[in-house]
Amino acid sequence: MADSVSNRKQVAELAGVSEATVSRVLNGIGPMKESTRQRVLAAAKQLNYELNAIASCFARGRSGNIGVVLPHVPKVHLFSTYYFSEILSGIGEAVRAKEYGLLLLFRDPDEVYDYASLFRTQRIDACIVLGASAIASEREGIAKMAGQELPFCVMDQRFQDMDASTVAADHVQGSYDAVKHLLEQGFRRIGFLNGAPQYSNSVDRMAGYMRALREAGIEIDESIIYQGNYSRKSGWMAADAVHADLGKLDALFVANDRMAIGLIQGLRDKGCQVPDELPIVGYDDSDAASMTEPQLTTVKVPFYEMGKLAVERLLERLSDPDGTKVRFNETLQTQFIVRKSSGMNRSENR
Amino acid sequence: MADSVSNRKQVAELAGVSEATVSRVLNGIGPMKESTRQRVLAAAKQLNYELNAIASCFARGRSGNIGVVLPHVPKVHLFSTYYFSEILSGIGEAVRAKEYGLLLLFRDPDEVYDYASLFRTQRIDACIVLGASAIASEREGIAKMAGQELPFCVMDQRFQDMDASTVAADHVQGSYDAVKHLLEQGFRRIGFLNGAPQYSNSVDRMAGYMRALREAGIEIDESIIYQGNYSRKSGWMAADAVHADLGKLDALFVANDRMAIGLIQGLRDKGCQVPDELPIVGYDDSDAASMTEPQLTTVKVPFYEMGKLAVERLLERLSDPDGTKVRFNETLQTQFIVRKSSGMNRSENR
DNA sequence: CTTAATAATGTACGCGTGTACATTATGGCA
DNA sequence: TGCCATAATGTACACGCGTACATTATTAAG
Repeated sequence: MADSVSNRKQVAELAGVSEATVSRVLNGIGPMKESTRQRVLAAAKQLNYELNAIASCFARGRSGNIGVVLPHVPKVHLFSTYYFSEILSGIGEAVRAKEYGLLLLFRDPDEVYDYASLFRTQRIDACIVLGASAIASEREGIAKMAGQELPFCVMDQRFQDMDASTVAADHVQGSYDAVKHLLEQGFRRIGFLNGAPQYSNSVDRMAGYMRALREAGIEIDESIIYQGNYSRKSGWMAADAVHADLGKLDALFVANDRMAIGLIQGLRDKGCQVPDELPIVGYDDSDAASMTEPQLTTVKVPFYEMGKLAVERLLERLSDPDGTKVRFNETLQTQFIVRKSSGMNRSENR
Repeated sequence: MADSVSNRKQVAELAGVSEATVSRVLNGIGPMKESTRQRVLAAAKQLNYELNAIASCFARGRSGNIGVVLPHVPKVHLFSTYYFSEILSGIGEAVRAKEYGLLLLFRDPDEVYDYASLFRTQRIDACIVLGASAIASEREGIAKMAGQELPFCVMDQRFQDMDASTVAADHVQGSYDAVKHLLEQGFRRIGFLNGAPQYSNSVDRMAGYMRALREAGIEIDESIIYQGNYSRKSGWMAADAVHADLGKLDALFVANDRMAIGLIQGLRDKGCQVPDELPIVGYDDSDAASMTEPQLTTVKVPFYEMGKLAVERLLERLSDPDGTKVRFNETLQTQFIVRKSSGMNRSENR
């Protein structure tokens, strides 16, 4: 009995009121007699009635869902699962607090994703794009969405000549801090293993790296700037070049922890110890950063908070009649964390 | 123009047919003239029309979403992010292939979660419960759902006296393999650091551990069975007890990689090296297993496949009229992976 | 050329809710 | 008591689609 699905009509009959009154009670709209309210609630409870979410959304013309669009390449993890799960946790928390749904969607980065369709078909009310890069297909999909004044937000990626809302971390400063730390220990020939340049945050890291060196009056030496793709394997492969250059390297800044871990493993395979022979600073402060030996000195990125903030900003704009048109660009600060890999104790180890 | 939202009526007018014909063309239902089909599709394209997903679901009486319910404890990661992201990837892949939506939901493990409400309000058509344990509140919520013949599936957790569909891995066998490997190297006094007993997969690991020892004619020594909670910290804390027991331990089996990593760090802090002084086998084959030094010998669990399978089984039953009532219980096999932590080369290191 | 079967399309309505607008009840004040 | 503002509730319909059923067009068989 209580399991069967009941509808508004039955509740209205049982409570002896009209359907509209039931609706008002359930949505807390307009003035109403407390006694009526109680009668309706009692009837609803007795019939085990709850609003039909679909019908409700349909009538309202909103889906009640926030879409989170992830890059999906089968069997390949473009992003560290840490990045992914932390941002998602933040998004999840905010979405839950606002009583929205969280719809997970996957896109093929090599195709122009039809974001607008998600809105046209009313599957989502707003969306957050994760893991976007500047490659043409990605850019085009997002540009289309931007051209239609749709409420969306790109996470940790900037596009030139495109007016899109973003939430990001200050990777220029984060990288500056990391390199500064190495400089302060007296290292001058500091190399850099960066990630793929199609991510604006790679570009930002480079900017921070360069700024720190310039400020110290050190000329950039392009021969000690290496490139990976943020994967552990790419870090492991970079070990060849880095190992060959040990003679001209005092220390190395690596653009994320995964690459740093791969690199450290690669160097170890060649008999080279970190930080004794090469101090290293990573980036992200992922779980793994404190699981490795040596534990990584790294830059903590507030992924959780970024996810949360994106949702909050988007929902603010949804409730505001013409807020959709107002773009936002939030930048959160990173935090430098000293552990073992950067070789504070290098001299004594020698 | 093309951006504005159009509806079926407009398409019907432009194509010179009835709304029903438009609907049939778009859903590919019933026989129809090819010329009509083309006219309708052309009109839809011209008007930039797409089915309104909400209205469509509403009319059909189905949400088109699969719910994935995760335990949510703020700022605490109950599960390794590896577990979480792998299963989710598998679920995401399957859901996408079947053109369903993936709705992420969070529950408080200490409260009785109202799964039935998700169905009653039509938010989801089926659901997958991740990270459930046998604590009373969890059990009660799931039991209620089971009592209503709702299409759901519990991941990697068995409940006694409850008729629920499940997808799981064979952790008895996985643990048996792990311990067997240690036995084959001649170790006899093999300890076990297990996770929390409210997870049936902890119980299963224990069963596999015991079976392997019994088969080898070794008596169970309860004093070398330790307990953590699958977190790295709990592994780190267990190092105290393990270190004190080194005299009566030949090797140690740890119920997951995270605890193994924490334990290894804890032992290292006390000056004890793995595997030289204590060979260890982990469990999960998480990313971190091959990031640590030494790399972990471990048991690979097909998380991705488990997620995928759960969705496929559920959707099969959704399309079958009375398939909802048919329970399924799938068990996937694990794979043993030898790396360095189990000390194949122990003797030569000594 | 009929006739009947089947293809192709149209008509009409229901799905459960939100809400604009209409109506009735209530209370305060002169 | 009469009047009016406001509270409280009811009426009626739209939302966009799926689909059962009715109707008309087409084809094949006799």
